[in-house]
Formats: sequence, C-alpha cells, structure tokens
Amino acid sequence: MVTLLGLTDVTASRAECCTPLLREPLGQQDAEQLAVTLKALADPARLRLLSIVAASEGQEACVCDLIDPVGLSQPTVSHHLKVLTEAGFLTRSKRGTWAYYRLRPEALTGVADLLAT
Amino acid sequence: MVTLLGLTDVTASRAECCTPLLREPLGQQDAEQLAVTLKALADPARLRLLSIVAASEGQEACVCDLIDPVGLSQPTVSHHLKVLTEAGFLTRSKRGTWAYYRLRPEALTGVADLLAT
DNA sequence: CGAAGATATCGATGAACGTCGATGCCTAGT
DNA sequence: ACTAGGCATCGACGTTCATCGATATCTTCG
Repeated sequence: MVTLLGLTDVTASRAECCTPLLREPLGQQDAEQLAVTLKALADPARLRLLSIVAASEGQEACVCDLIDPVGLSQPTVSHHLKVLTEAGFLTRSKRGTWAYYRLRPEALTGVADLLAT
Repeated sequence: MVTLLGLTDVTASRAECCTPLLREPLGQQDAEQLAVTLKALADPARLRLLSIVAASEGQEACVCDLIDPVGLSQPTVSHHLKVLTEAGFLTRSKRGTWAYYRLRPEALTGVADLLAT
C-alpha cells in the first residue's frame, strides 16, 4: 500500500504524480494517484498534525509532543502520522526511545503546483 | 450541509477558510473547514471532472458531455458535480434543458496558496 | 535481567462515502 | 396536453475510513 515506490529517495521536487490537472483531462491512473495524495491531506487531524510539525523547531516533532495538542489517542495519532509519511508529507527518524517526524515542504509545494498549474 | 455560507457570493479571492497551514498550528475549526474542501478534491472521478471542465471551451461543460468521459452513471456524475459546486470549485447555470458547470479557478489557486503558504 | 516508557500493530466498531437503479422535475417540441 | 429527454433527488448497498482498547515491540535505566 506504499504509494511512493519506484524512484529512490531522490524524489526531490514534485512529490507525487502526474499531469498538471488544468491543462488536459487527467487520465484514470493520474487521477487516482493525485486522489490518494489529497486524501492523505483531507482530514482535520492530519492537517493539524502537519501544521504543528511545521511550526515546530526544525519543522520536526516527536509523537509524544503531538498527542495532547490534537486530543486523540496515541494509536490514532500514530496511524495518522503513518498515512502522512506514506503520502510523502513527513519523514520518520527514530532517535532513542522517541520517533521524530519531520516535514517535507517540497511535498506540499508539489501538490500546490499541481492544483494551481 | 452547505459549506460556504455566511459571506455572499463575493468570495472573490481565497476560496474557503482559514489560516495558512504552515505558519501556526491550525485550530480545530479551521482544520475541519480545510478538510472539507480538500475532501471534495480527493476523489479520482471529481478530479477528472474538474480537469475536463477546465480543458473545455470557456472552462465550461454540460453534464451530458461529462458522463461518457468519466464512465460513470448519470446520477453519480450529478452527485460529484454537486459536491464540487458546494465546495466552490464549480458554478452551475442552467440554460434550456442543459446544466452547464463552469470552473472557478480562484478556488483552486486559493487552496494551492493555503498549502504552499 | 527486569521494569518502565514510547511507539507501532492488531482487531473491532460505527460513521462516512461512492455508486447505482428507480423515480421525480422541468423544459422543449409535437 | 402529451411525449421525450436532460438532470437532480431518493433509497439502498458495499466499501472505505477514523477511532479506540488491547497488545506487541523496542529502548533505556536500575
């Protein structure tokens, strides 16, 4: 169920798929790809998590600092972070007992570019 | 269930909500608003409909021209167009027997701005 | 090694969603 | 007035998803 396979981690610029959306009609595959990416963003909890991480020092935060602000259970927060990571919006790095999630701004600007063309 | 109430139709520039997403943590209400808007986009059929309308003359198309390209039933297409319209991405105008849907580009650029800040 | 804490995974549950066929409404033409 | 066609609404069905409690995994500390 990993969405971003194939290309190694050199997914530098445009994070996900596809064609610009406003130029020519999207093919079925491109549409599904972009929909998966947008679906990862289309949730209040995930948007809040993303914004909290973005506003943190180094655009990075550990799970323990995210649970209270969003007011959800630890498993639920962990689940949302996984979804965001698989969609390419966050990266995970474990240091000691804690798991730190860092923002990938290119992913957000990539989606924005696709929408605005 | 209409999402854009309050403000009249002078929703000129930023189409939907809220705060820029990357600056400070999103409040619960802002997050829900933005999620509703993104959820309207996060569907393959709706993305294809949007791109077809966008690529049409005058960025406008009638329902009858949209059914075959997306390969869905007429009620389903009608449903998706309603969702997109309520989210502010399309406007509807009935002329004669046909219903024409026109793109609102500002809505897309508005969302893009919120994501890219 | 054993205990404690942080995080991920699992299984279950209730709600939301995409899809369709059937039907209703409205407009245009006969 | 009746018919035909375009579109919206309704009701139903199956799937997806957000959420949680329980549990497993791993790391650090005593």
